[in-house]
Amino acid sequence: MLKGERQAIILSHLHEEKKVLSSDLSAKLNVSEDTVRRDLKELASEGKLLKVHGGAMITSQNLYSYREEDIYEHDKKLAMAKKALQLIEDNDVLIIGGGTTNMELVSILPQDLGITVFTYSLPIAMRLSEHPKIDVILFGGKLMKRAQVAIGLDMIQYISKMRADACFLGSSGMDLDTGLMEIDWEVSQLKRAIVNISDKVVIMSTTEKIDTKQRFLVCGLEKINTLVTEGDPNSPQLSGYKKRGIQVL
Amino acid sequence: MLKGERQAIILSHLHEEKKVLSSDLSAKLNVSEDTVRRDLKELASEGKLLKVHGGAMITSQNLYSYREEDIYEHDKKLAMAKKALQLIEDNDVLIIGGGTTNMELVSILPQDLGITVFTYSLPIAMRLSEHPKIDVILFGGKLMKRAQVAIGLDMIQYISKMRADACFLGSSGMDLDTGLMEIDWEVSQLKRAIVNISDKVVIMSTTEKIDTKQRFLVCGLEKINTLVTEGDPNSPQLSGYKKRGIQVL
DNA sequence: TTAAATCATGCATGAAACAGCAATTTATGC
DNA sequence: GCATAAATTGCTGTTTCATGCATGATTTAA
Repeated sequence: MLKGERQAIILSHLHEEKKVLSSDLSAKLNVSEDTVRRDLKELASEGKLLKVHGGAMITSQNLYSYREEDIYEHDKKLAMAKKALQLIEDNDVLIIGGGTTNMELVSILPQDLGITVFTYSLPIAMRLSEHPKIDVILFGGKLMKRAQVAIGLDMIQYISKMRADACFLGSSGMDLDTGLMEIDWEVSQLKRAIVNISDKVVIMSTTEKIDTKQRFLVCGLEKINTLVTEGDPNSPQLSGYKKRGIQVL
Repeated sequence: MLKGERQAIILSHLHEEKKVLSSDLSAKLNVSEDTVRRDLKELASEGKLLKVHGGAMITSQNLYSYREEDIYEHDKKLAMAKKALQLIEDNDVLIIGGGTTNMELVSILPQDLGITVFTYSLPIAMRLSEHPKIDVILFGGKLMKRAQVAIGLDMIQYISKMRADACFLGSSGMDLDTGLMEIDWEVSQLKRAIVNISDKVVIMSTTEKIDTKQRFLVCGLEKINTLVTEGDPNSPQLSGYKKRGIQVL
């Protein structure tokens, strides 16, 4: 394994868990603790993490906060949210997924917008509970702590009996050959069920996630109506998706 | 647990409660009081809190934001939570309701306690998602915005098929003639279902709510095993409940 | 004033970090 | 392709750090 690759894994792990132990990383990456420590030291000197005795933590002060200011790449996500907002109309019944981009979207919903939102994300439900005119229905299930989303297989049955005007989902990866993909199997099953009962499917993905693969298939491109990115919709990277009939914003 | 992580937990606790006791932190974090004291000393030297005899307080610049009676109410709830905590054992499957007293209870659950918690309260689920060893299952449904609880009638059917070692519920009112009562009809139905599938029923109620009536019946006193209040369990106000076979803490 | 709780200090222990060295892998020049 | 230099990695012994416990001092509350 390459050094840079290993450090990338360390960083992504860190951003998920908010903290890492040198001993855990050593076991997970199959290298000595010394190597891990050297990596952490290097990353710390670049300011990418905060090294502490026994491991490392994210640099942000508040270990357990999901406040807007802490959102990674906030600017990009706000740009995507603004584009997605145009797709929403009064009285819509929407399913909104988890993730920071969707969090951004629900944060900018106008106060006079009256819609119904189904979601499996706790932070999104909490945020929407502050909105005067939006009805929120939360899917239940076992809480995935890292992502703070609730997922139960019973729920998938329940979902298949309903329908929605549109769904807004983030993405772990997508490409022209396979379609939309997810890291977790449970999440892929859930999203597939959601896609199947939504009249319109809107995928929100930063350009860096586009044309990357993940382990589990959600659905093929033919199910996707709109792709929202942070960048120029006319960029050559996205032309393939346009040709497949997807509206790119 | 990392030292920095522990200090982050201390700070987040402090900002919520406005003051903390070394002994409480020691119990919650499963470290000696010496360690807590050293942490507090270190954080105090960084100006992140104000160390006082027995614990710590938030720094004076934020002091304006807390009122004496808030702290007083809070102390009552903390006292109830501590009593209730004694009833919880490792590997229990619990149902925990909404409300600030239950929030207090989940806030003081020790870090090494491994239990399964079902809840319909979003804030409780969010808080528990920070806990390393607790599995959280969220009941879904329509969000009642004021209380931030999710309630659906389908859920009641779902609940009736499970069972739990114990449930911890707050109370809108209870008396010797009728039993436990609720303001909202939906909540009363939900609580009734929960009571029916729990081996032990623990009601947490401030003494001011005891001997008051509400509109909708949840269950009779015979279903209640334990009553937790903030005050003296031997007070004459509670003797009637003891005579009915309820353990009063 | 007195008893209990809380605190500071020193010390012991185990874990983690570090420095230096040797082995291995990777890059570079010829 | 081969030799050499550079970087990376793991190992050893030593040093530093984090923590709990014992002891005696200090503070608090009755």
